[in-house]
Amino acid sequence: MVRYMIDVDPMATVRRFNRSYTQRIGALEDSFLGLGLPLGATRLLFEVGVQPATVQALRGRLGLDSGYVSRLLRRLEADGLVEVAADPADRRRRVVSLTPIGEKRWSELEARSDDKAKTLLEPLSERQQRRLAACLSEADLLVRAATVTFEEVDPASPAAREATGMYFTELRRRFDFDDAGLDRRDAEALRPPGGVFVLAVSDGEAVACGGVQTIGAGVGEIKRMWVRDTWRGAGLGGRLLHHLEERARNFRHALVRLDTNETLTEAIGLYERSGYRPIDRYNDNPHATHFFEKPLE
Amino acid sequence: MVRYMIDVDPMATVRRFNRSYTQRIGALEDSFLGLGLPLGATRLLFEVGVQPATVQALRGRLGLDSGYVSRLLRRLEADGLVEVAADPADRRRRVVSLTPIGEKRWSELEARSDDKAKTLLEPLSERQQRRLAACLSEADLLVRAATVTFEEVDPASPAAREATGMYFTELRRRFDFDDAGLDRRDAEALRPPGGVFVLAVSDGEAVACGGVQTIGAGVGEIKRMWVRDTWRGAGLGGRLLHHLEERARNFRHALVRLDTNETLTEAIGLYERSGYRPIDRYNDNPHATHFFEKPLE
DNA sequence: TCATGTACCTGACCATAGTCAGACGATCTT
DNA sequence: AAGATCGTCTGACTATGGTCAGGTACATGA
Repeated sequence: MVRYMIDVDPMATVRRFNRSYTQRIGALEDSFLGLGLPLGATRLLFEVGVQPATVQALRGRLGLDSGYVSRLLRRLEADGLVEVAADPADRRRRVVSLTPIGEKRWSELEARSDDKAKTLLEPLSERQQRRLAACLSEADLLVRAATVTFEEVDPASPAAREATGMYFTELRRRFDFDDAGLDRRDAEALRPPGGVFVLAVSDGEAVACGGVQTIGAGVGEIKRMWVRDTWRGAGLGGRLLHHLEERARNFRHALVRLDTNETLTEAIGLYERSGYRPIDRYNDNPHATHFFEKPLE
Repeated sequence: MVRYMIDVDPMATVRRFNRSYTQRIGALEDSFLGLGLPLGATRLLFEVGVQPATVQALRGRLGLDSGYVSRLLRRLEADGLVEVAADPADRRRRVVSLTPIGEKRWSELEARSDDKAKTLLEPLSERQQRRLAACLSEADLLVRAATVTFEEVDPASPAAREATGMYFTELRRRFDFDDAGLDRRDAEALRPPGGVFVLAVSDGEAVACGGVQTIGAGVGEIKRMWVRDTWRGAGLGGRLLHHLEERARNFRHALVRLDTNETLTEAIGLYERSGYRPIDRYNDNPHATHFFEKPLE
């Protein structure tokens, strides 16, 4: 009837997991019920508790109608669980935050989530608990990686600056890197019409980045490829590289080049696996030790 | 901020997985919406499609009120999606099944589930898809094992007969086993007050069984320990054995014995791991080659 | 300063989800 | 054969979830 071990069709496996898991725990709602508040109000309370936010932000995060959220907030307010105050920066906006009583309710929600996880783990031996945790952790990484979205942003935007900042920090840890003055020059080249800068975003957070610029007729260059350390091993780098090559193709480049430092072994491995061949130095980048290129068919 | 790989707390891992997974796919409901039917009716339609059933069974599977299910059925009937007919065996009961139109709608639901799984898998490389499938498959087995419930049933009940039937089939495959007349005799001993027969149930299906009987003053005997082949390797046997020892303790037994056949190597391994020591033959069971006992503190 | 737009709110409205108390025929028990 | 029980259905009812059309205060740009 059910054959867990010998199954090899990934799609069937995912479907079976979805069905069995959501039936058992996935009823996320369960833990959101029984607090004396209806589900919608509880979801809102939880969201406010994660981080105080404007009404607008809450609406966005939960995907709810403006009037509906407003009504829910009145209810939470009447119950003394949240406070709503005008945003000093823009008095049309209103900021919602938890009252002390609200905090208490919120931690009850947390405790319920803990309980649910505990019920699931308790019957298992310690070894099995660790196996389950390992499986879910790896699955989580893969699922997150699969649902990452690539967004084209201006290389001077705050989000892009933050990502490149982390990239530079990483470089500094690996070798004697100095980024003085880099930002200004590069930002120009990584902007349309000759270039592009891409962020990989998950849960509103940049987890990888990279750009393409034009360095000659028909020749593009991949720049600032970076993957957050906690996201490595999920194939994100390969997907990003592929995405950037696609963009280079759109620029009518017949060839992409890139340089890198010998200490960045994962990156070098990725380039080699992805069809890049070592070439001679093609620029005067003092930090680069290895140079690659790949023809785009 | 998030550290996937170095996390070792199983509870935190489970919680994080729940949150991220349900956010991305777990919204099981998504695929149940947009069919022109409300959620409740769609859930019922799906359940009927999995297997035609009595109203009672549907109520149980979905955990819904009798009146509510009846109303939903009237709606599905009016839409020409299901047929309701009296059960010939008991004309109070009514059996629900899909009409051809209903079948068509049901396969739309299936297609939606497939789509959802596909969206998740598509961005991943084939190797990663296999890794994800392997992780989810193992997690699924562990989660199912953790949520199994132990139910005490009469050894002559249909559910118990079915489980022991599968047990005997297994024995026949392993060695020259003959169950002639066993049922009748054993059933008596595995019933209160002197014994008990336990089924491990998952999704309404028996996945393991076992019993305890009294064979002397203060001495119990474990009988008919069986775990469905697809459920092995999840520690279910150990939990069941532990559960049965608990029951034996309730009978005030100071000692439990059991016999087994040399071909049942997994079982022998389990007994040895669980503190059972080999002893001399204590009965005339022609099929038994190995004998064990364990003192209950 | 005035038109225009934005952020949030209120009232009116509706379908869905779910509960509960009988009603009614079929079946089981004695 | 009568009474109890079971399985399903109907009617009456409630709360929840969600939409929509204005309305009001604030912000912005010409």
